[in-house]
Amino acid sequence: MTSAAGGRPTATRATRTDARRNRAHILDVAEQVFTSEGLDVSMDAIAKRAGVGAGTLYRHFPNRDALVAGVLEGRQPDLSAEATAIEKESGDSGAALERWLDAVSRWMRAYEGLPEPLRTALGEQDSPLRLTCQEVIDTTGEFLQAAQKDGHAREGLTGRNLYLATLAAAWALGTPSADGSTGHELDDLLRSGWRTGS
Amino acid sequence: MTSAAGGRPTATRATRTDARRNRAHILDVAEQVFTSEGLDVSMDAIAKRAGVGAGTLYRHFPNRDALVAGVLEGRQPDLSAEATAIEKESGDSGAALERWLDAVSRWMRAYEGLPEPLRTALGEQDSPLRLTCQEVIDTTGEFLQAAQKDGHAREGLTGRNLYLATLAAAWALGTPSADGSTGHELDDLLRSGWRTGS
DNA sequence: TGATTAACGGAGAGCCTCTCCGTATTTTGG
DNA sequence: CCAAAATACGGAGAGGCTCTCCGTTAATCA
Repeated sequence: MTSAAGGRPTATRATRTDARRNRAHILDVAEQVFTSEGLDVSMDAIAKRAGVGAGTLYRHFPNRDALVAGVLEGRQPDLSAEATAIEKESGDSGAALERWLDAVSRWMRAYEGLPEPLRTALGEQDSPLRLTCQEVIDTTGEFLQAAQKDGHAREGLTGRNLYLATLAAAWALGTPSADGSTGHELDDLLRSGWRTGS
Repeated sequence: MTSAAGGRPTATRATRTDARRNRAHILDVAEQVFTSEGLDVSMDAIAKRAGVGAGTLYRHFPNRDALVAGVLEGRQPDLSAEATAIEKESGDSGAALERWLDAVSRWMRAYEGLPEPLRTALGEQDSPLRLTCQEVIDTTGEFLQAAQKDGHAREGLTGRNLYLATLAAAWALGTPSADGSTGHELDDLLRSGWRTGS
């Protein structure tokens, strides 16, 4: 990492401590604001609340998605841990998939308005959210395959599309008037569809 | 309609012809623009393209939702006609519900970005989109009930939630990278869920 | 046809995103 | 420990969007 392809040794100076501190502080503040007011807050408001200028905010996070990605990365370990726990605790791979999708749905609904950028990221090759999402999609694919192997989940389904469907349900649950029963019904729909066996 | 509660006869003059014409023209232009560029176009651009001032646009449609509602109302007859046709042509009430949901999904995807306001309208009591949506929800409820009576659809499902689920799927299909197979899979998911019978 | 009244147009207020650059601070080589 | 160099900071402001306000214009009616 000390020399570039050019051959000339590129001794990059370490990041300044105030920059590191600012970045961390911005992430802290952003997470708080996102939690209480949703993603639809003005960037300037976040900067002001973090006590930094707009320039500083944008230098660290060139756009809203980058900031969201930064906040989400901080939560990744929790989700990974949950995946591990589910894998251990659930004997039935069908139940495991169910639990995992539930965890993913909660993750997607952590901040109001999160589903939108998550969906957009799915279509853009270079979204800052790409990496984080891919990890969740991959894990979903693994739980799905296990469930399929045991005959608990239908064939012909991809992890990506199951993720997308979960995202869609999470988005729908963001509807202001969506109460608990709506959530339950939507989950049922995703699990079993509207059709009866007959 | 000629006298108000006050008693004094309120002889309202008929709407001016230029106003009526402008309104119709704005709707025409808006539908074109929405079709080609999606709902996320600046209001000013629509005004300019319609050859009217911003004031005129906003007098007729106080906000974007009102304009969208206006455009959608123009398409209502088509959807109603489709409902009637489906009712006649489909012998099986399960197949009818399936065809209806397909029509609704297409209606929801007529303009890129339409699902968002449709979802928001579901939570607001006084959205301009309310009436139009309610009609679609009600029709969905009728198709659903018929299917339930014949044992083709699960009990414990409401028209509203089936509409919401369809909306969610339509939203997910708006993902740039969503190809045909994604649409098919999502439809399957909504119909049959991810779970197998076992 | 003239008075009345509805409708028009567009300037501009207020908010948002994002950039640019003069200034301040940290790091490093001597 | 002290410049000099590199890095980061702050906030003014450009440009774009939504929506309002009001002086001007055009349709309607008696």
